[in-house]
Amino acid sequence: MRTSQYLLATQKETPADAEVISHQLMLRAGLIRKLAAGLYTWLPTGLRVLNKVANIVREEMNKAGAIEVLMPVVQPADLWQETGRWEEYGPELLRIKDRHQRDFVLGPTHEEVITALVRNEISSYKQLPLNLYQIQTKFRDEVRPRFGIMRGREFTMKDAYSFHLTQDSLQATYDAMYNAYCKIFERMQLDYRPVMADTGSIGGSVSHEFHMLAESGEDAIAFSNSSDYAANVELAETLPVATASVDALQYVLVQAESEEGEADPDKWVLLVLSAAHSLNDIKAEKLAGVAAPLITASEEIVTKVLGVAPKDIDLASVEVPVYADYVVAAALSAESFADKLTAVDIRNIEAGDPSPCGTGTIEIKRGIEVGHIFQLGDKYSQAMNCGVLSESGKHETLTMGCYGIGVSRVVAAAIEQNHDEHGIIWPDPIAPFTVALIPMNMHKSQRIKDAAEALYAELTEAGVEVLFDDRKERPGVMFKDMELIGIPHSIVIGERNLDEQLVEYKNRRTGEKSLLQLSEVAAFIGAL
RNA sequence: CGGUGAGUGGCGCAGCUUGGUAGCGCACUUGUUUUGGGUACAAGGGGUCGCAGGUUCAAAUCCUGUCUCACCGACCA
Repeated sequence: MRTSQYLLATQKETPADAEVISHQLMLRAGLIRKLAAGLYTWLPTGLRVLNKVANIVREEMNKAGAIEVLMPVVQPADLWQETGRWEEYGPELLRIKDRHQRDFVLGPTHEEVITALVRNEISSYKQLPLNLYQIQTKFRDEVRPRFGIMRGREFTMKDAYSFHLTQDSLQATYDAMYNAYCKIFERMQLDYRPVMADTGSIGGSVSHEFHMLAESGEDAIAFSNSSDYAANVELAETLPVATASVDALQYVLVQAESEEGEADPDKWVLLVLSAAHSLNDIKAEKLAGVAAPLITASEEIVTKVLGVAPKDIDLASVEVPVYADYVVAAALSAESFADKLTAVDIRNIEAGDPSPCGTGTIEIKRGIEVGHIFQLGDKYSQAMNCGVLSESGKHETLTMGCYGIGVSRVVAAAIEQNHDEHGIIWPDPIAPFTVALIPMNMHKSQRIKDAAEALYAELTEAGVEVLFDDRKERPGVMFKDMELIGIPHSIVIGERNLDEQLVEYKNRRTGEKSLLQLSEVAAFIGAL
């Protein structure tokens, strides 16, 4: 590609509303442009990277036995009513009407559509297991889109759905996907970690997230410093520990749940933990008798329900059920009211805690969630009556897995991990171009022009993706632009070395420079 | 949805307090200059100041309403 015939779209200045480095660099390097909140146009350079990421995902999914399909973005509401998510999903689900006033949604995910497909197409156990995936645009009307492409409302996702008759079969595919995900991120040369995760609203039991470690990550991950243990802080268990004392307690009064599972406005549950710790809402929501989502009482309500202000709470006289964090329960075990407390795990794990796996202590790092795999079970297949005839001729409901990768988010995460003060530094496998060809003052020197054109032709012929900077620009401008875009390798052709038929090679990541014979450039690049 | 802040050429900003019909840097065009790290000089093109209404002889500036955007929080892949 010649820059003179390309849309380079680089910018000197950082747009004011870009907060994180990847967002700033994506704008400056001309990868994306904002259309509206959470909606971005992919410019040519950005799209090249996005396609590289998508292709690696596609290749590894295919190798792992998944089969590609493509489902519609617009989905009929009745499918969502069938699973109950039309009511459950909330405002993040963008609902639209067609000209006949029929309800549709813009697909935030495709469990309903794929299950509807499979229940019609698959009728025998002989056709299982089946793992179908697509790489497609999703729309989620995020409460607060942020960080550019990192949390956009419209984004590219690879979503796979597998169907099985048995748990063993599901586990086998789940393991295959786990391994495929590791290969995908390894091929992209990114620093990733699989971590145990909560299943959230999608449902199911077993689940792992794949995170890119980065300062700007929105998730906190707990790692053991001496084992493989890694879990999202949302999920990571804290161990019952014997603690001599806690300096101060904090009390959180939350609404209880009625027998029918509804929030009961007249009943409350008290949660107690050390003031030094923080409440884990997800853990609290899972406690028996606690309403989910968590409804926390204001100070006035606490005073009304317990008869005293939050700061004056005396556990001995509290009349609502009390759950105490392990640390608090251990510290209070000798007290006379200890039998009123139910010791539970309700706090967030913290750096320095013993690892739940029994080995080592916990460190906390930030991560960007780029992949998530779930064992769904029969939540959707049950609701949508998706089953097959088994070997014994009985109708059996299928069990499902689902496996997502935020393809566009990977692009942003890759930049978070690979940049310096000059711009992006792409790993070779996802770089928009492999080589930048930079001629010095080509418009003043015929022999430089001839050498550059010949090398461009030779490399292109060899299948190398070259960005040939044939603009009539000063050298400094070209160097800055190519570094900003992050092309991993560059070749500089100038008068300085041409007498000896030499050109200069520079590695974007290491900064290492060397002189190459013009005639050996193609072989050198080919061997990278 | 709550809190905070911001909307002025493509980008970054000033002007607003104290109304007088818009300016700077980058980018863009042309010429000269420079020629291995965002050259210098000169001459240009481009904005009904988010939108609507009001006050006034006169509004980017004052008032009211409204829309949009960013950040923090709650929430979520």
